[in-house]
Amino acid sequence: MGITRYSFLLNVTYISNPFIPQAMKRDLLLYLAKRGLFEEINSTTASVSKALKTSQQTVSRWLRILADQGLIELETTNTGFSTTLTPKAIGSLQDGLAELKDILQPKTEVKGKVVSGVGEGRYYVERYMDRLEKAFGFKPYPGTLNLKIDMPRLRMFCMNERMVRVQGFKKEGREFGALDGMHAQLGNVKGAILFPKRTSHPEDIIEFIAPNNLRRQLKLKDNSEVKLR
Amino acid sequence: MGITRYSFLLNVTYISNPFIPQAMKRDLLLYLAKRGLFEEINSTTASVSKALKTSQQTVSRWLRILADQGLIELETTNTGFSTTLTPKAIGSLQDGLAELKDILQPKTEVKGKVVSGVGEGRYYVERYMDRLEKAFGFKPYPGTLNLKIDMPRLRMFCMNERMVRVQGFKKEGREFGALDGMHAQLGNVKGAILFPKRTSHPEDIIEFIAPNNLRRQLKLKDNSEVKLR
DNA sequence: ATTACTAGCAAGCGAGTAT
DNA sequence: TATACTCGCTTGCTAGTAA
Repeated sequence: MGITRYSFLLNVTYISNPFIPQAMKRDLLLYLAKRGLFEEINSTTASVSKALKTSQQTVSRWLRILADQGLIELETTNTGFSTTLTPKAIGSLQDGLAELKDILQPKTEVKGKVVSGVGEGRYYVERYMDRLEKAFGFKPYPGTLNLKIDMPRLRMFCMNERMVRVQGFKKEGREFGALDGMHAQLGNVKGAILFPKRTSHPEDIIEFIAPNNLRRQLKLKDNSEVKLR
Repeated sequence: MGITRYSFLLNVTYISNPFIPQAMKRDLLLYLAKRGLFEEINSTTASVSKALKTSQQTVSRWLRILADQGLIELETTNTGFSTTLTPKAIGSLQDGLAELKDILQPKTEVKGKVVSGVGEGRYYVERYMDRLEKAFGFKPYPGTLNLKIDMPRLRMFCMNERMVRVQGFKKEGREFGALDGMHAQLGNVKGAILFPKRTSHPEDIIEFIAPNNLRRQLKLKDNSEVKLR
């Protein structure tokens, strides 16, 4: 699942399921992992129970369960306990990480369709021009390409890219609000997506800016399909 | 924690705790997230219960609990249910991801101390020379720098780097075993760590190879402290 | 001090079934 | 068919306390 393991170092042979069986014990495992993935952890059931907001007895029981499941090596003395995570536990955490990564950071390609704007794109790009150039590193063609986008996928896309903020300003006696955008590539053309604060568009339409006139350069018409990266 | 959120897109205002409260429900949340982070999920409690190996009634109860906690929007009909994750749920998953990343992929710097080898490094580097050059992209100085390493941190380091395998071979009437290694930098010198299959070293000593004689180049003596990256 | 057993109690599960 | 309520039973918790 994208995570390489070095079995000769970790001595991992087989890892059963992505998350550890009974779920509350998982919190204890995470707590221990935080204290030291490969190191010996010395503590007491009382202090752990405080951290995990449960009872001393429960921590004691959980520790023994984790040990029974082969997730930790456990030694208890009359001054506390001492434990280390086993390769199985580390593998289990890695699987959990891989699973979450898989869910949260997938495919960064978004399909869109060219639509007609109401023509105000040009006006705004001209007003924001200097600031856009500074923010995105290119002088945008004065006009925007309006794209109808599959919103769920755009959200995914956004989660993996850095947002760029363009501060608002006053000019010609009126206020221009802040706007957020992010670098993106339409086909092979590097440009940026803009998310104006207030917009007259329906929610699933975004504006794309680029150094050149994209409709001409890429021979785009309304309903042309494009891919954002 | 390293994950940027775009509140204007996700409408996240405050996210309470990294993992969702009662832990078994977490499995359901993950299941739903896999089916679609931002999309509407249509299913039935019976089919989900099969996937999660629990009862139909339990899935029904869990769904209502997740909805009560504001983690999902839930609508039930007499043909099944329909749900979407809320920003709070996505934030919760992101926190979980960040937490695991934090635990499993931290600091990739390892301190080590120069120690004396038994002198066999030169012999082996000379025998493996061509293969090492092919594997790592540089012609190693015929000799190894032996480093005493903090093993837990080395394991961490290994988890984030790609392992390179050098196949074994026969030469001069004897067998030379396969060995694993990985690219690493000692100070500013690019080289590689070697993990021979069988070694006469204690477990916390590794061998470092580089294009030049490091002891001379970096004026290293026994007990000199070095940093691996 | 500790860990951890016992026992009584609370929470959670799921078969039956209402809606 | 669905969802979801009831209720008997199991699982798991924690106070008391032994070791």
